[in-house]
Amino acid sequence: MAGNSQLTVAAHALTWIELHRRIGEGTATSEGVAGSVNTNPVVIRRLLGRMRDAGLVHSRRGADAGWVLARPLEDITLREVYEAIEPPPLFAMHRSDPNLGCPVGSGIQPAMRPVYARVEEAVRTELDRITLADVLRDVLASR
Amino acid sequence: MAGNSQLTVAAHALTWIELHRRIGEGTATSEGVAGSVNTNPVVIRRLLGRMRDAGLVHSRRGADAGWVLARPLEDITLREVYEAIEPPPLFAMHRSDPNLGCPVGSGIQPAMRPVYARVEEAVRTELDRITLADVLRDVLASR
DNA sequence: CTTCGAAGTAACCGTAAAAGTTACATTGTG
DNA sequence: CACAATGTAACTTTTACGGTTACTTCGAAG
Repeated sequence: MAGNSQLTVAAHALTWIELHRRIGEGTATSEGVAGSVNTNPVVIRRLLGRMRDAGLVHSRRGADAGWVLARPLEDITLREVYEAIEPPPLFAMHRSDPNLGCPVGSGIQPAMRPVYARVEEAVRTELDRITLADVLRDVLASR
Repeated sequence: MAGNSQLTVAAHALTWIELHRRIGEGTATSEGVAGSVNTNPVVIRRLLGRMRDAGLVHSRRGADAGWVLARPLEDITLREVYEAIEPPPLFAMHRSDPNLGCPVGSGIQPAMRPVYARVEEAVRTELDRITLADVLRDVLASR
């Protein structure tokens, strides 16, 4: 796949859970979310499982099982969602080690690593500006 | 692969070409670059071909064939290299379309698209701060 | 204490993108 | 013409993600 769709799906799932609750349809299930995302419920459970580990949602089992947000929408930023996903680095080093006998081969990774760290931080800073409440507002505004 | 190693390899190739020229070893070939990157020369030719299309390097054929930078190192930023590569988007939408009959399914992409556009711009802005001269300096400093 | 609906999870399959490889045509200077 | 290296098509390999199946676990309700 080109790029990573997980942040999109995570934002979709979380806003769906909240909207579902607001319109009084009861606890959201992975099957319900999957029906809106158009994917398999297991994919949703895997993704929400990581959100739960990060403290963004709670899951309930047994009767009336399903998912609820752990905090209000306006208190969750896309940065937190992004970090909950534990995404792979945006930029990778060489697939197989470069020629370390060459000055460039041995020096390029130490030179690029801090650059990539700053870029990743810039991404997180940008994502930190948007809350799930912003997302839900824009979702509803697009109709 | 996790993340995209092309920017790493591109920066590696360009700094190698310049260092090779500076130490008077003649025109850089894709085979020479590949030996430092530890990959196949065709991979390097494909990548440098896109750099050439973007005006960052010149390629010569015939006798004394090879690659040279089109501009001084300090006039080429990592942003230009990144854009020359034409990388896939950092964040993707759903692999298959969400359920458009659902308010969230129909609204999530319009809501996320501008967020991703801002994030991509933040990445480019950060990459614009670093020139290939900075990279070469740090490469040599790491020894 | 059984039932039942949904979470949790392991294991596997399918697919797509990138990297690697081979092979060969093209170029352009000596 | 010889040559060395680029240009490029076509194919294979690798890898990661998403999708799928199947099964276990949970826990409130009846």
